[in-house]
Amino acid sequence: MARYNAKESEQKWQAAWNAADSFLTPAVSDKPKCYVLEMFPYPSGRIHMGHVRNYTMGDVIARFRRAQGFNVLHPMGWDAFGLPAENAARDNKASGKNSGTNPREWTYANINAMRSELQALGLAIDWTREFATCDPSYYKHQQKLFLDFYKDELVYRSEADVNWDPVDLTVLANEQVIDGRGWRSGAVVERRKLSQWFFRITKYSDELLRALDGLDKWPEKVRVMQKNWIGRSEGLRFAFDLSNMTKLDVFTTRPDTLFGASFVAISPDHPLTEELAKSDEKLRDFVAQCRKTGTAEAEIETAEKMGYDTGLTAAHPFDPDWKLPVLVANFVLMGYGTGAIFGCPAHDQRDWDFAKKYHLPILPVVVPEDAKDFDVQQAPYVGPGKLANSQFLNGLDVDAAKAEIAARLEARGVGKRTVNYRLRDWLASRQRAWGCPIPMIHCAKCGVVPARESDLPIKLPDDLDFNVKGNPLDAHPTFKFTTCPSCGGEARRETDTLDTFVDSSWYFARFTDPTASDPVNRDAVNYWLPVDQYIGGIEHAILHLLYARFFTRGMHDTGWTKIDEPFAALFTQGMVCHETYKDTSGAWVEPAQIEKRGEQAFLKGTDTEVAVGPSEKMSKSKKNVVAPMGMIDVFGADAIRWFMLSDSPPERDVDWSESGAEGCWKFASRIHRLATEAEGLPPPGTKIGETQGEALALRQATHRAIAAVTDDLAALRFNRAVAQVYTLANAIAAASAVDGAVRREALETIVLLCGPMMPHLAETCWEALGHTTMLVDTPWPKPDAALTALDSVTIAVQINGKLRATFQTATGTSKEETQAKAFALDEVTRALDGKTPKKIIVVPNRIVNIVV
RNA sequence: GCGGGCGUGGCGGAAUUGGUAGACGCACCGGACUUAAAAUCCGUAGGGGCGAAAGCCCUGUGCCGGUUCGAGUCCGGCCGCCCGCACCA
Repeated sequence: MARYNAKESEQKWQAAWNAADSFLTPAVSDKPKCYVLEMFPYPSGRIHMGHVRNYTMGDVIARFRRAQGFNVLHPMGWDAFGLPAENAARDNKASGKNSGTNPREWTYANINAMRSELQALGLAIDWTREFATCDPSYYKHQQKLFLDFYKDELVYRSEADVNWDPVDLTVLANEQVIDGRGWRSGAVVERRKLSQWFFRITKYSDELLRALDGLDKWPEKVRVMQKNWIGRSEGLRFAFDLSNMTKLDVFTTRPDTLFGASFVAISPDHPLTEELAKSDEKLRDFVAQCRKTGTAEAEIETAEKMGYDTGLTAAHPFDPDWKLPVLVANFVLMGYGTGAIFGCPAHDQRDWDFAKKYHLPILPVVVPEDAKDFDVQQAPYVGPGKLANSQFLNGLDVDAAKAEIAARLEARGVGKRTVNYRLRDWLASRQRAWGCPIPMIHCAKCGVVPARESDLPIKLPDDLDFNVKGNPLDAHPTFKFTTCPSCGGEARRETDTLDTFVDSSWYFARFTDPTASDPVNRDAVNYWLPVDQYIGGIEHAILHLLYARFFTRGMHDTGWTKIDEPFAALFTQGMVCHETYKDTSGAWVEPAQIEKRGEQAFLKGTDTEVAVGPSEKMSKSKKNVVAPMGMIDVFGADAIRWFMLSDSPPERDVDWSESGAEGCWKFASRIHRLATEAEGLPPPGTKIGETQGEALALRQATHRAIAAVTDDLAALRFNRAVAQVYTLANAIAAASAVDGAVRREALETIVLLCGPMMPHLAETCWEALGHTTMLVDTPWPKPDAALTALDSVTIAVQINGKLRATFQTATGTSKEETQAKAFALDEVTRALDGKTPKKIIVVPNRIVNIVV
């Protein structure tokens, strides 16, 4: 019998699926829908193993749900704007080769290369819906949405302190600054005051937070991360009267400790600090010193608290004669609350540290129930307790005191209970050329004016010069010169482009009808959204996933959809890892150049030993990358898909191993042999009569496999589904004497169960089993309850909780009979050794435990 | 410091949610087929001990304790690892 020819089979079936267009291209219908989506890729040029894992998982779900009768949408596109294309264009020019290359050509060439690689995986994707975010036919609608958001005041322009990445030469959103460094470049960001475009994501702070509770099919971890990022805290805002006759707003979550205040501190970046610094050189030096401290974790941890006495005082709100010193303190952040606090050292660690250093009073005002060992001079006390030394608050507990003091300050009109959020508005403009142009116009007379909708798309010019300093779009000879839509006078186009995270904030909505003349077709978007299963990496826990949630709300409020949340279920898959190798000089070595002999690794074909390092995420810098296409060439797409699903639970990291992939290929071949070497099978559809013995056992194994695989795939437990298929394969092999319709049922079942995971192999086997319609048009099998039910069970007999014997009995055997059977066993008699049981526990169908 | 997760054979991992720990796979070993190898098929296997053998006994899910007839699973206390956030008032 011919051995399985993966290459031939893959080509054949990929063509057949594409030809059967109803299989891949769903329409809005009455059928229950299932929208399966994986995070779309950046077109870097080559797919990597991470893509293979991600898209295989999505494909399994899409194929499985389709077989179950759902109307399945499974599209693919390209997150195609971004810096690598600009860098490539510049590098090309600099090196003199292909001076004509521009980001557009580079990007579309990459897309073409990657598309064919993805297609080689046999993904059941509706390619008729494909688009790239750099297509003017896509970003035209993004510009329209931007204008709608602007009208609804979800977009605004403002001057603010922003994060400037000195390497990528652009501003960044807060979410894109990690440990004080740009998320792409790794450069330490600088603070600059610039006029920029913002999305008013903070309008939805509360909604975005609350709705997290409803996202019960999201990983807890992601929800917690978003919760922390939004950072809601309830407190009180109130004003101190300062000795210079001005007022100073502070925010606190502990107003109850106001009578323990011993100082007021303001941020080095506070406007008052700036004002005072104008006439105070020492303060200027102090501020400069504060700014030297980085924002990186380690630095913050070790940073000394520093303060500078402004000489001003603040009057205590409940005792005008009580004057608190006003200091500039490096630990007070301008970006949170009001940038000013009052310090209560007795009940706050930071304030305590600060007070100790500058010898400020430490006044206890909250006393715990159990007051022994209570000494705020030794350590601050932050727990619950009763108020003391606090006038009208004395004797109240913390919560009551908070309410009381807030009420009094509110009554006097100097305070207000407020909810403060850590979340800032999304800074979305970028000083880069390869992005979606912001459809705004600056007119000297009229100010900022939206572009006319009839002028959309505002297209990127093709002839950008990437060797200029700064933004090539700004340096373009004609792009920015236009007329004002309002007064008709000369005006200048906005030359900033949108953060590429805007592009990915609504692409899933566009997929529901990518040809719509509006941003979305309302019928389609309301039918298909939310995405029923979204799959991607955990690295987007905050960035993309939060922005997309915001954008969905914005589109809802501008009338485009009825949807609040874009992704009903989220799955974050683990990374693909590989061992790392270093040669004697310490340079990284690629796996392809390695030869393993036992535990040791050598340079291929030599006796030069190579040091084997820990398994880490595949990355170019460590050279531990294995190219998927090479592996598909050797083992076939199905074996690689199977490998990605086997063994490791999908949310955990997986170690790539060639021997593992080879094992998968062997299993694929085994299935092929089972299906093609079966002789004398009755034709498809032959009825099965009464069965017993081995035949019945095989039927039971078959139907139990159906039930188990169905459950496991529905729950995304791919590794368990794989194990169930192996178990069935072993059962079929063991029942070699069983033939006829029962064998056909078992073989057809294993092929159908493999369908979502190894689709080409499954089609080939399905055809070999005599079917004339494709497997992808075949409904998912249903388990027969009579066969999945256990007719007999193994009962464990324990004596004092230790296993002593087992026996078989019919399912549902009564307690009494089960007990009698247990005591009839020789092993039990021997183990009891004449002792009388004190107690006997019988759990029907499970165990008998005899206590002596 | 705060939050989330994890800890089971040589390895990846299962375990009906309190009921026979180690399913399934990888690697290893033994056997069959073969002139031979590959491929394939069959088989053993947590660790330790006794036995010629069938078998029997002890021990075992990071550590210590608890609840229970019974704990990988529940509770308390430790230890270790991974991830996220962090001077957030």
